[in-house]
Amino acid sequence: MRDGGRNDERQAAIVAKLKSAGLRTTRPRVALAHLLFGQGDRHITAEALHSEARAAGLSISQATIYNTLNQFHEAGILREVQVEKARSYFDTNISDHHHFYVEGEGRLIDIEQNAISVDKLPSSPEGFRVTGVDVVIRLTK
Amino acid sequence: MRDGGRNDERQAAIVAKLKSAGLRTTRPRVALAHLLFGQGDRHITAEALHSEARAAGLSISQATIYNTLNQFHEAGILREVQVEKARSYFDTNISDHHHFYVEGEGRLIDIEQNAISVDKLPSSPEGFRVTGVDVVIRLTK
DNA sequence: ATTTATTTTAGAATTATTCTAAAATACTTG
DNA sequence: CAAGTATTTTAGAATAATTCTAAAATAAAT
Repeated sequence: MRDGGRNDERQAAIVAKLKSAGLRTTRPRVALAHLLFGQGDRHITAEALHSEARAAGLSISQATIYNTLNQFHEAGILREVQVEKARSYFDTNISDHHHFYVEGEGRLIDIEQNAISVDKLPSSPEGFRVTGVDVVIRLTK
Repeated sequence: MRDGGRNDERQAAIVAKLKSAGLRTTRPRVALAHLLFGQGDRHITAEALHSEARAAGLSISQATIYNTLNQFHEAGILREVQVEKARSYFDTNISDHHHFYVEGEGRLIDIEQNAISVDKLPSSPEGFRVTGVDVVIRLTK
């Protein structure tokens, strides 16, 4: 079932990507990388990826899904966006302002609104209205 | 043990605050409002507030802490900032960009970097470096 | 081929938060 | 004020996302 090498090329690209990220090319990692990077850019939760993997006939444990996503993230080939159901900090300062978040310490520091300019907000999709704009600047030592 | 009415004034201010937010002035709510609004602006987690309440000799259940914080938030007298341990979306687009987050649907939509200008970043505190700047614009119908 | 280091795994554990249904309390009306 | 009704609080269980554990499997190095 050769295809002129097109699949081999994609395969090689994935393997190269993992290698240059300093990751061993194990079967689960390569398989997940295919799901993640085989199409255009995408946002996906751990759970959804797990479903996709199962649907594709791959048997990969939940822990591996999480491990792999975190490894890809640490290696810089995946970005993490946190939105819902976070550990919430409640802030008595309800004026429009933003935050530094000190990783590790779990500490928040206010940034007064006009220390950041989030001008030029993009127009929101038809039928939706903006309920909030949150900027979090993450910090480490 | 009168004090010339200073405590009564603070008490009255808290009560007024709850009232005008459309909240009944129950004992637990008033007590928590004192902890939250009695000093300058603060960031606090549910757990930390619970500890403070206990330390102050108040016996308030965990559920009430959460209920109260959410009610204050809905009423607009408290702001919520989500940072750690969120339900994470992993994004294969690692270029600098931001997101719309559609509440309810739990859907993320990319905003290309230059559709928002987060100029004028504040300088980070001594000894820290910025590891990321995340803007999430929350949307509802 | 053997050794050594890294990964994967199933399942349990953890953590933040929400749910449930009953008991307590606040507001309202007579 | 007394009684009724609606709202809150509560303890404890439930849920959901994620991480941990320690053993089995696999990859890379010798």
